[in-house]
Amino acid sequence: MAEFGPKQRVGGMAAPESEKSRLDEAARAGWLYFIAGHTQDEIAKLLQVSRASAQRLVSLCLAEQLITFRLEHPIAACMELASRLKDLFHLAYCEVVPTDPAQPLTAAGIAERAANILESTLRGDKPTIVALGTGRAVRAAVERVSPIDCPNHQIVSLVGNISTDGSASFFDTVGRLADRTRARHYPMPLPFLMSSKNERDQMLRIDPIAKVRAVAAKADLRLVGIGQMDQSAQVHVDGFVSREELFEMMRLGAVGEVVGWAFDAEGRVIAGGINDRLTSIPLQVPAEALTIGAAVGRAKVAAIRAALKGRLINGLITDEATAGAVLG
Amino acid sequence: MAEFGPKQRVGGMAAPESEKSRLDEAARAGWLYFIAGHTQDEIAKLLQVSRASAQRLVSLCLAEQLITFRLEHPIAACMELASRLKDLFHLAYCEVVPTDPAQPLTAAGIAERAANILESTLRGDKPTIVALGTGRAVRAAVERVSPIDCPNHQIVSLVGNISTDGSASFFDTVGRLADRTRARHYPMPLPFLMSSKNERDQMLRIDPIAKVRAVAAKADLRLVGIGQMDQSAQVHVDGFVSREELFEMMRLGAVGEVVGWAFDAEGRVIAGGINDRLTSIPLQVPAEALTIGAAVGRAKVAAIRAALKGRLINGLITDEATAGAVLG
DNA sequence: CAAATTTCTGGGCTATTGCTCAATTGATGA
DNA sequence: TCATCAATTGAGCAATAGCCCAGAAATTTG
Repeated sequence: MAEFGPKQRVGGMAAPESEKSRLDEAARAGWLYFIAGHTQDEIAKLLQVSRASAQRLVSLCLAEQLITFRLEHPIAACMELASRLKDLFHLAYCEVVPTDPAQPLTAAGIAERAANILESTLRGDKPTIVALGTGRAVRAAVERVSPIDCPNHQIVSLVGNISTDGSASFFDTVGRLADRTRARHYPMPLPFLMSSKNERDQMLRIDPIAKVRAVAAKADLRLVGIGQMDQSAQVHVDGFVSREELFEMMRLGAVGEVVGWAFDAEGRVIAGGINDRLTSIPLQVPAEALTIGAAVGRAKVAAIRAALKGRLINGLITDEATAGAVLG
Repeated sequence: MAEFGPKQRVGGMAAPESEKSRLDEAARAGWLYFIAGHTQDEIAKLLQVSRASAQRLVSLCLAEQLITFRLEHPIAACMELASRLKDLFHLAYCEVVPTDPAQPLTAAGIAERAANILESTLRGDKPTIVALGTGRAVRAAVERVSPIDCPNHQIVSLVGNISTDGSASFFDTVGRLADRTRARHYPMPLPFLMSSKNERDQMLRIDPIAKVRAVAAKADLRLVGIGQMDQSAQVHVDGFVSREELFEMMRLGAVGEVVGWAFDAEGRVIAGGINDRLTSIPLQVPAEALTIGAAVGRAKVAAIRAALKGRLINGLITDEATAGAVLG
């Protein structure tokens, strides 16, 4: 677009000036609209232009960032973090709740949110399959779901809930949720880990198990916890994984786990180690059904970041402090 | 409204909590609306409430000042000042233009605005009587009115425009404006001051003069300058008022003048002095027809403030620096 | 524990806003 | 000077927001 000097100069002189007075008017209009609270009609009369032009000026004021909004509330930071996480990791869902300064590790806030999602999903008319994973937050969420009658939905476990000692009760989140909702439910009557890959593979071929797995694979909503793989890993603390097994996974690069599947810092599910003997439903990579991870705490930051990177989850519920750490 | 302790306590426990979560939601809604740019419908879905409730939350966010608007533009300060002046002095009209840092005393900005008002008034269909006073700003405004054909309107002078030496041209703003608009016009063929009260009163009884005065008294819009009454008073500089007369008025408390009528710091028109010999159209106190004063400059602050206090004008055009000084 | 009162919710209506399109205006170049 | 082009304008319409009212839920009172 080569142009003559004079032309450019004229443009250069004229445009900024008209531009400037236009921005002045836009600022005026914006002030009258947002601060004085006038309607665009009134502004049009005050500025002696048509209403359409007044609307354009208000738009311009916004587009040129002449006016900015400032939200004086703790929630604002949470919304901001959620928005950034959503953009950065292409999440379908993201919620950041304020961190309780008194108990920074409490799952109460995120459990509340997760319970909210569960409830609204279960209240829907459309028959839905809800799959539940491991994690304190998931258990707490289930406890907070208020009893509703929704027999059209199905609830299925993503993870074997027979502990090494055979007790199932504490980890039977599926059962707890089904109690409250009277939905059809499919617990996973399997140990978390089998003793060998072969044994695992055999187990999974058993018909009732295969059926549960088929239901789980079709789940519309997966709600899972995200565990870190360090010495205080929940899977170890709860006795599902021995110290040696844990160390082995850490050697293989594991930083976190979702329903038992250990993954490295890039979010790649690790081949080998206990993953070979795990009975949990496989992860979709990248996640297709809405798969919401719920986790808080400094210790889980690396695990959360990896799970997001690897697209093991496409939804996240966390708190402000954790979200900030994941991003920062 | 004496109430039982327990009641209050219960209320005291419940209200703040629900209040808090309600404000949280309001903040969320406000964020989504103003910052993320969602519609209220979308917000309703996101927050799992009806659209009506979403609207309430957004309103609440505004009402509770959770969100504030900030206009990053020099105009913002002007709008703010204008708004405060308007409220404080019950003005029907107020405009504050940015101060040109290069020429803080230039009347260009306010003349532009005043010209704007004149033009839009004269462009109107309704037959209107426009009365013009003294002052640089008024003259400059007239010069900036673009030629339009509006024979339905009338233009009248508020002040005698025969100078002591008999020349009228420079101060004949009425004639200049009439040239550009072809409106009927009524100059005031009188000296600014007569030599005595008696002579003035006789003069005003002359039929053609009385007729002009009758038209002027019915003016729909009065555009006047505001002069300070100090040693550099325009009425003195222009030779209408002698040094002695000026000092006399200052002794009587004069701080300013509008179309020659000197008034004190409270905006009361002074009885006696040159006011007795003035041929100008009397001021309406308080102003009823739209009476717009146009003035800028540090020196005029006291005069402007007084004119506003005394309701000698109900409209004001000034610049940012002057407006700030008037308020401060 | 039931009745009364207050507060809150969502439907539906109206005002306001955002946007598209045709027409006009003003600028540019032959 | 006139034709051409881009920018801007205002009318009209569809989407959005604001608000009132009846009904529901929660809370308080007797």
